[in-house]
Amino acid sequence: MPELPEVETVRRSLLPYIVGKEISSVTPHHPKTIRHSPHLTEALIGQSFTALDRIAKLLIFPLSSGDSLITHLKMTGQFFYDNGQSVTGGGHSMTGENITAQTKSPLPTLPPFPHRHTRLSLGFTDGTALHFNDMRLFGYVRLVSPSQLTPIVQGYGPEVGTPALTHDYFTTTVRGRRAPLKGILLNQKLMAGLGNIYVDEACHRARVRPDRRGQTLTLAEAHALHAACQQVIRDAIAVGGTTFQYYADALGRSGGYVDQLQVFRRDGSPCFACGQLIVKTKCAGRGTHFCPACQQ
DNA sequence: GAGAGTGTTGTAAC
DNA sequence: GGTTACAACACTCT
Repeated sequence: MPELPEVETVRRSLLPYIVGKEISSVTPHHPKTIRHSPHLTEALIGQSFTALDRIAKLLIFPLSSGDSLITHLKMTGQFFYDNGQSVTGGGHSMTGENITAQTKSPLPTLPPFPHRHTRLSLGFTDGTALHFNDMRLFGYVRLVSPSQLTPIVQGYGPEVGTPALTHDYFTTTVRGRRAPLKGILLNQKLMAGLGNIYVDEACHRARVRPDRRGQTLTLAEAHALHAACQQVIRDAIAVGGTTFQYYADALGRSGGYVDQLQVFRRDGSPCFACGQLIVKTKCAGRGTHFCPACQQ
């Protein structure tokens, strides 16, 4: 579920709590999460994080050793910071329904860690800890050297929401392909950061259907879609991303963009702009939502 | 209770 | 090279 705005929100929420702290314990709770780095424990003990970076949906934790820890949250990955004073009990699941606090509300109470879906725990020398939860086990935590990191970073296209995604590049890329817009915009090699939610939302803002072939777009439509992609990501970051079920930031807070969704998961409900019912189809193998009246 | 669907991405096949 | 289908997994929903 986490797309660029959600991963960026996790990064921002985690950054003040982990940089400079020395790792004193590493506890893998599931081998699949560290499948790429089976000797993670020995490599991390005694190290500290020197920063917390992000490229597209990938979180990068640079280490004092010069190597980096990289993590992908995939569908259900979460990071939680544990200040060592978590209230225990209550037994609420971390599936999101109980995480209701918005950015400016009091912090939600986190459940005791580790729990059923905690896959990796890092303890710091000051008694605090960082927990990686991942119900579906698609996510991973991997240790990479600088030479291993470079090609990974270079494999991503220009990032959506930044000046790196220029109008010319976007227009040429989209109009030069016959795949549906959905597939083009989701392709992280072409442009990085959009996921299923924000592709549908951007297409609605630009009034183009996500199943339109890229090469059928007029220049004006491509221009509108570029602007929509850039803005939807910035807007979502500004409110901490979108929470349906599994996403929360490192302190357990939900994202506020769910209140701004125009089409995603609104199938059967009237379009806010025209009243026509939002429809849902499958495009490029993904659930796809659009307004049949507003979007051409 | 069974089966379908789920926000990501890498891989294989066409 | 571009595009599409599917698998990875555990859960929720119908």
